[in-house]
Amino acid sequence: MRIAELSRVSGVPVPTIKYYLRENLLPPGELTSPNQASYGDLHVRRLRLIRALVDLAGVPVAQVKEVLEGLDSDTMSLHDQIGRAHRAITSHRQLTSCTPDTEAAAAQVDALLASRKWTVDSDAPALTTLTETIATMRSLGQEHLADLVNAYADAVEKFTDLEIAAVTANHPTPDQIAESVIIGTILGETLISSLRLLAQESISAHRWHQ
Amino acid sequence: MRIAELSRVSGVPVPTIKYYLRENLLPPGELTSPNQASYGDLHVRRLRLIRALVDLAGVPVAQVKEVLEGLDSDTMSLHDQIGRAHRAITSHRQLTSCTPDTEAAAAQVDALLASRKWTVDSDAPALTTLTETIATMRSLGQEHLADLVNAYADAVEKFTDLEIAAVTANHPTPDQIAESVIIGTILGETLISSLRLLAQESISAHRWHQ
DNA sequence: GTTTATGGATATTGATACTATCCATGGCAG
DNA sequence: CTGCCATGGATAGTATCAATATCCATAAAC
Repeated sequence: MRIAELSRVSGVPVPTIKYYLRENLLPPGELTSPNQASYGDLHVRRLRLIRALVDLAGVPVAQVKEVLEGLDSDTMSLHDQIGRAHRAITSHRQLTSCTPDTEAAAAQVDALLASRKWTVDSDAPALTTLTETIATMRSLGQEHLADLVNAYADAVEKFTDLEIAAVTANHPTPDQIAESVIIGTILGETLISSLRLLAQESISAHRWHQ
Repeated sequence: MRIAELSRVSGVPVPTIKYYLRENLLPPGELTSPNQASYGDLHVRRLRLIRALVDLAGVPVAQVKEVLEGLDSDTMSLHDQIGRAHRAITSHRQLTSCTPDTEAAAAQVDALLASRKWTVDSDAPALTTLTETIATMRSLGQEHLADLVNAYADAVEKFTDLEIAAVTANHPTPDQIAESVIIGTILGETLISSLRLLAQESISAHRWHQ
């Protein structure tokens, strides 16, 4: 398959495919002559994955590259690959200020982790985001939202277990599990988010329409 | 309070405040003379909200403006304000192709809405995203993830109910409910996402570390 | 009364994600 | 075998976004 057909099959414009090749998101095709390469099914799959991450999940191209490098590496442990994916979808900020709200939030997060026996790296990017989000909710006068964190965590714990079970049950090789976990992590977020919006819209329609 | 103090109190640089004023994210201060305006507590709060939506939730500035216009309008129903917020946080695509995967996904979504008695506008942006996400999961060979949708929906339904209850129970006026719902919708997403990543990391650490 | 800050307008920057153009070469139709 | 379109590879250009920077006339503070 040459580039024009790859473009046709995947729906991605030729210049964009060239761009992804340049950025090493897509491995080069097999050169059959200095200006002729042949692409295969792997390229079609990879292109689909890239577009899903970029278009649906809104992951920046540079981060998609990181994730794919993790997937392609065969020396990296699954845990590290997942860490890479997590870093790709959270914008790593650092706790800037030490306001009372932030400290209270940090304490709440510590308590949450302890009570659920969640063991996470202390520099996990999601930790900072969670702390900042809770602190911000409080500083915006929405303490009652921050107080829902435990209820959210209950629900989250439930479907994360299901997710991991589904992913590990349906794949024989570690490579396939890795790919599945990464797709589940990133696209799963988009999925949950849309479900939540639909649930909200439905409740809102019943309660507040007209 | 003049602009320098507003900047100091909020931690937002003066040029950025000017930018938000230009873009009408922030209402102008009260002019006390042709080149002197005074800002109040409302501006500090608003600035905090803007930064939370932009930095934490990653909402584009133009969409933040839409959301705030909804909040400031006193003729708009809560349901419409929520719709605005939903549109702000989903990139509205339209179903491009009519592949078998997409049609299967659309059917699955219809069945889901029916079985849960969710009534949503047929042009809700989250509908398209949900359909595309399910279709993409299938096209990537992750049918077992797409099959988890019902389990996700269970969990989502649970915490959406809690959220709405918390928000309506703690606020006397419709204006406050609106603000709370919008903050809960948008920041809640960030919150849930970080909780999910933490839960995943914890499970992953136990299962696959080393 | 001089220095500094302000509001308002316009211009510039840096990052991101593509698109477009160019060119030498190679496959292929006639 | 020959003319032309497609290709790989490189470089340059575009659009958008979110700020920053610069100017300027004026007003406030010391």
